[in-house]
Amino acid sequence: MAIIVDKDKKRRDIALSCKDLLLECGIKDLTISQIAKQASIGKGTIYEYFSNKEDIVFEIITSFIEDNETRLEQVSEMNISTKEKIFSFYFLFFDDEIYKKQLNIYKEYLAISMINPTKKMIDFSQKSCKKFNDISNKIIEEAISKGELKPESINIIRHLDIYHTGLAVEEQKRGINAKQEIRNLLDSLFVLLEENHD
Amino acid sequence: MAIIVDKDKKRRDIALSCKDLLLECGIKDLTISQIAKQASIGKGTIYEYFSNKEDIVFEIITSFIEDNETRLEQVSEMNISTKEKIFSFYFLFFDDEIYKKQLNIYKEYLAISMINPTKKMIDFSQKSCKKFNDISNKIIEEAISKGELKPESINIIRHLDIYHTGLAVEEQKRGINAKQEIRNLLDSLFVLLEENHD
DNA sequence: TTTTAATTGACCGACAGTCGGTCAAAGGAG
DNA sequence: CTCCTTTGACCGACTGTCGGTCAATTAAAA
Repeated sequence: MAIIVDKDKKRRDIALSCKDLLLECGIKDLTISQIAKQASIGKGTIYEYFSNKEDIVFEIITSFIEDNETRLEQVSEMNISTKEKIFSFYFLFFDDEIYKKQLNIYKEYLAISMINPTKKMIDFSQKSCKKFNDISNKIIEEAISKGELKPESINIIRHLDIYHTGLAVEEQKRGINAKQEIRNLLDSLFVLLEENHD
Repeated sequence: MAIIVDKDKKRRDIALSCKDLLLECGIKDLTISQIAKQASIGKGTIYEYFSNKEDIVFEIITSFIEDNETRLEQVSEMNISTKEKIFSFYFLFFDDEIYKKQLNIYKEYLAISMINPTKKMIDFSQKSCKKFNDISNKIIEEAISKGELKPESINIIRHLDIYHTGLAVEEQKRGINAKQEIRNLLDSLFVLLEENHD
C-alpha cells in the first residue's frame, strides 16, 4: 500500500502557506498557479484538496474570521463601558493596517458569497454571526440587568451586525469614515437607549 | 468626412438592448459575445462605446437605479404614515419578482464596486445616495416639525441606508427575511423616536 | 479619388480546471 | 530478503472559455 497523507492537515497547510499571498494579491488576482508555487506543489495537486479556487480562498478567510472572533471575546472582557465595548466590536474590523488588508479580502469574500453562496459559506456565515450575536447580547443583557439600558436595546442593537456589513461594503465607495459613522450612530442610539435615572 | 454617429445615443441603445439579457444571465455569466449578438453589432464595436465589460454593466444598472429613484419619489408622495413611508423606502428593493431579479444584479454590482470601485461608480453612488437621503430627510423633517418624531430621528434614520445595503448583502446568506427585519427594526426604533404626547 | 470615421470578427493571452500518466512506498508471495 | 503488484499522491501539459485587441474592410463625405 502507498502512503496515506492526512488530507485535512495538508489542506490546512496549503491554505495557511498562502495567507500572506492572499492578503497581498487579493482574491481576484490570486492565481491557482501562484498558489501551487507558493505551496511548492503541482497545480493538479491543489485540486486533490480543494474543489475550486473559491474553496481555497474560503478556507483562508475562515481562519481570518476565527482570529477575529478571538479578538472580539477579548474586547468583551475588557474593563470599559458597555458603549465602548459595542463600539470596539464594530470598529475592530476597520482598525489598523493589518486588519484593513483583511477587510479588503473579507470584502471580496462578501462579494463572492453574495453572488454564489455555497452551502458551506451559508453555514459558516450563520455560525459566525450567531457567535457574534451571542457575545453582543451578553454584554447588552448585562447592561439591562444593571439598569443601564432599556430592555428594548437588545432588539435594536442586534441589527447593528447587518449595519456593520453595509458599512464594510459602502465605506470606500461613499467616501465615509467607518469609525465616525459607528461613533455617531452609537452616540445617538445610546441617548435613546440609556435608562434615565432622575 | 464619414458619417458621425451619436456616440452617447448608441451607447445607451446598446446598453438598453441588453437589459433583459443582463437580468436573465447575471453579470458573471453575461459574455461580451452575447451582448454583441443581442445588440446586432460586432464584438469590437462594443469597445468603441465602452471601455470594458464593467462599463456596460454599469450603464445598465444605472438605469435600474434611476427607475428606482422614481419609485421612491412616488412613495414619498403617497398618503401613508411616516413609518409606512420609511418602511416602503427600504422594502421597495426586496419587493416583487421583477425587483428581486434587479436586486440580484444590484448585488453583483455591489460586489464589483466593492472590489474595484471606479471614479464613475463612486460619483454615481454618492449622487444616488444623496438623492435617497434627501427624500428620506424631507419625510423625517416634516414629521419632526409636526411633532410626530423627536429631532434626533434625523441622525438615526440616516444610517438606515447603510443598514439597507447590509441587508441586501446578508439576506440570502443568513437566511433572514428582509421584510421582517426592516419591519422589526422600524417598530423598535419608532417606539423610541416618536414623541410621547401625554 | 481620397480621406477618415465606423465596424468587424479572427485572433491573442490569461486563467480555471482536467486528465493521462509517473512515482514511491507499502504489502505480500516465494 | 527480494522482487512484483497495488495504490494513493502528485504533476504539468492541455483544454475550453472569455475579455479584450487590431489589421482589414466598408462606405460616406469631401
